[in-house]
Amino acid sequence: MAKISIKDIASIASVSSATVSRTLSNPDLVSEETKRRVLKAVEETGYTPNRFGASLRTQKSGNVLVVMPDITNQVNAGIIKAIEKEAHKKGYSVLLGDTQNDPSREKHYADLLTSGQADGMLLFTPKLPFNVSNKKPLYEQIPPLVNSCEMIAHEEIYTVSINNFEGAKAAVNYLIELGHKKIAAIMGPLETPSALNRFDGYKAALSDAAIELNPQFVIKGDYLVDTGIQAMEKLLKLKERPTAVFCFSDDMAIGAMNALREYGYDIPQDMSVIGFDDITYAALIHPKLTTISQPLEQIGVQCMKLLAAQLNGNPPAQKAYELPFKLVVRQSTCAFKESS
Amino acid sequence: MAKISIKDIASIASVSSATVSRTLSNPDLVSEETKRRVLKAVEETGYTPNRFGASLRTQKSGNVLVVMPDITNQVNAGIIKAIEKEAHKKGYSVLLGDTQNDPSREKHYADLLTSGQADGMLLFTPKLPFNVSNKKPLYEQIPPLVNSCEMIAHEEIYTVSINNFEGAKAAVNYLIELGHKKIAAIMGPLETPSALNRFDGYKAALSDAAIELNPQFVIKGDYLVDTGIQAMEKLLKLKERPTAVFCFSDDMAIGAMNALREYGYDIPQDMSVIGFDDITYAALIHPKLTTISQPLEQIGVQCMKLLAAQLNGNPPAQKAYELPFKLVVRQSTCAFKESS
DNA sequence: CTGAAAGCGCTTACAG
DNA sequence: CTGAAAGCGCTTACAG
Repeated sequence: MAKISIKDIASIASVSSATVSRTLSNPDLVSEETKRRVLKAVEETGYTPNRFGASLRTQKSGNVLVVMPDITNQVNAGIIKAIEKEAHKKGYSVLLGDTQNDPSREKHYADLLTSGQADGMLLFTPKLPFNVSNKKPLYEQIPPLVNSCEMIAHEEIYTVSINNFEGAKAAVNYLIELGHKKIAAIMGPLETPSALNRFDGYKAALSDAAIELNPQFVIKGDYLVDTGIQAMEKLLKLKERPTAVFCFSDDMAIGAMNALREYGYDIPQDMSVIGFDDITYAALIHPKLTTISQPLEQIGVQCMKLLAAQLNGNPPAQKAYELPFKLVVRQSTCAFKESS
Repeated sequence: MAKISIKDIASIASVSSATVSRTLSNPDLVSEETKRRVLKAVEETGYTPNRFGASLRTQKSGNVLVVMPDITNQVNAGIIKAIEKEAHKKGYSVLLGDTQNDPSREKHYADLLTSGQADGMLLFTPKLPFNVSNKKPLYEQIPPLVNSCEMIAHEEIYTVSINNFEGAKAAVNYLIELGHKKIAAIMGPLETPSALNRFDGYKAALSDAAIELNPQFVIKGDYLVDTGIQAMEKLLKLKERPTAVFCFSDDMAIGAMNALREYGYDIPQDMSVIGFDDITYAALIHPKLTTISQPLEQIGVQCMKLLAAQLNGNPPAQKAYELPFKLVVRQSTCAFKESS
């Protein structure tokens, strides 16, 4: 592709490059007649200002970086989509970082910020990818940043998330209302705050209902389908089996349902299954999955808004944002029956 | 975050900025002793070279742009993931562009290339977002580019895809082998080459088997779940109903299956359903979906390799790459029975 | 309203 | 092996 610089436009329009620059980014400063000449030259040549020249001068990239552990995950994909849309609306481009929990990739993305390639960061992992010392205030050591879904416990960091504790509690309470007492949990990775909080919510709901926690009913998972399958296989081998299971993610719930079916059990008659997230496929599988719905679109938009506000130099005073979740009752849960 | 420039490192290490630059990008040119001093300063300060300075000078951004109509789509998400991984391996960062088929966003992303923010483009839509005249050779008018999945018919453009015609034919042939003769098609958007080719494959398979195409069996869709539902509702209202349906995407197949279930039909006894794509959830729904599998990982890797080759100045002579698809037989299809 | 000039942070021929 | 210098393409205070 031909490369045209501001100088080319300047010479075509018989003005200085300063005037070309003004016409494009501050047109009010330029007379109508001059503006017309410049725009004509821009039009004819298809000129787009080189971003590096501008960025080097302004020290702004116009990019935001999104760092996630796995973008194929339906939850993350839904959030990215909203971020992308909102970013585009505000004139930012989105750099995408899928870390796969690989430290070398986390470092690589962090460098994008230190090298100026992105102005700010939307972080969906629970670990700050910067070396932080507590000798200096945090905001001096990190770039403009919004942390979401996996909350970093630091009052200075902007966070956006649902209340995972309450969400989990609502899920388990619903099972209790249905008459279930033997309620298993297929958990997410306990290194993540989200899984930890959901576990606490599970325990709180049981405790509120004076149901003793059966340690055999608590199985570790990693939010992905496969561990849902494996966890359910373990539960089915138990002498005393649960009558309902709360899965910390829809993917694991889908895995659990596959395992149940594999072994010939009916859902929800033989076991009620409740998920977490409300991904698109939750409403499309059979039976349709009862779950806790996360407002993915809202999460994405809110993250981008908070980041943009920081980048514009208007950091809001409120740092923590809690978005509403919703219990969505579908067909994978039913009332407890003696026979089950 | 503190900003440290090459000059700071130079002064700390008592060398010129040229030497700092060499140490970082061409260490063989620097003596051991000098190198050590420079690296020490880099280490201590956490210096990362400002990319804009470098990019402005080298006229390279180190970014590649991925343009897709919808990143939440499981097919696209799977491809992105592979691209991201391969790009990272080769030292590129990925800029993500979700167009939502919005021309203003397509333009926005195209500008990223003209403005130098990305060195090359991975294009998953069937429309070149650049003004191209046929007075000049194409390669002078577009940036380094690889087109995938939705093929632009131009012999000069690098393309990566499965053979959609043959894939569709294989799907329909399988239904024919099972004894089906009344085979419906729920199609993708016919503006896309992929849907067009799959439609041709459908017609070819029928024709090869001397089955006349019933126009009532051919329903338009857009690859998404909802049109799968609607299309199946139309098919179920037909006086003479099909006994099998070929859906041009798994998402539409999932929609179609939901509609079938809604109306009390058994899958596959009452109707066989075959999809296309083999997204993760195809193997997780009930009954598990028979489908044509696309090698998403391979597609992503191949795209990125071809783009990198162009960017390195080694454009391969071969322009069109056809990757293998696979018929995956699961439980949503069965042999035709008179009764059905 | 417009232009000349400085400078953002790099890299790289050139000279030594 | 190393440094001085030019220049990539912009923007913006400054002067007029």
